[in-house]
Amino acid sequence: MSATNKVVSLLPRSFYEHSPEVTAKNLLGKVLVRDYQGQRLSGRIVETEAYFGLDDPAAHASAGRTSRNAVLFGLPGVAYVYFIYGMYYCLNVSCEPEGQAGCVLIRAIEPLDGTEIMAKLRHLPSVAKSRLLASGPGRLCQALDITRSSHNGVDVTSTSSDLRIEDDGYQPEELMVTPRVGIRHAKDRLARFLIPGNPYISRKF
DNA sequence: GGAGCGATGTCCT
DNA sequence: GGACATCGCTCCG
Repeated sequence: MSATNKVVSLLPRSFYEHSPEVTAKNLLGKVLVRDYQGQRLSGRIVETEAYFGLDDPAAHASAGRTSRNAVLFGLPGVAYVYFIYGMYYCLNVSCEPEGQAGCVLIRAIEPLDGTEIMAKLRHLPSVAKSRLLASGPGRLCQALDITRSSHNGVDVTSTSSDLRIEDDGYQPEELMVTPRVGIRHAKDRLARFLIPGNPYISRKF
């Protein structure tokens, strides 16, 4: 009976029914969980980006619905995973009500559970340089073995999914907003959110 | 420690 | 055929 027991809960679908900006902010500090071969891999979300719909030229949904981006137009709280630069994957979570195409890109996590396995999946010699484990959208997908074929369309609000997002009660003291990283269009839009000072964000600002 | 650049597959025009 | 929400390696200081 410890008074320090944390109450951990799965975030419900209603958490994702808001705008990409609100959802991206609210996801900071939450815990991304991956069940991998009976092991729990997890990390705290420390950096996100908001992507919008038809009015956002940087978004995959900007040209309308295609087979690739169909998940974005569906239920909120569903993983959208795409393949980029011939070798990496990026993980997003759809938000806004069904029919609207907003999403949040998860750009970096602070590793919590299963760091040895993450290092193996990342082909790193050890967990020593922990910032290399999952600080960056391509890295975190590799560290958690997330691919388009295995996780695009997975419901992250379901207890039966092997990819979920939990709330362990942690609240970041401070948030920061900056322009998004690595895009050509709409470079000035302030839609990248991070926990300032956290060493696991993908780049400085 | 930072700028430059090549690797590499899928999607859309 | 070109773009691409990246990463890690070189080369230079």
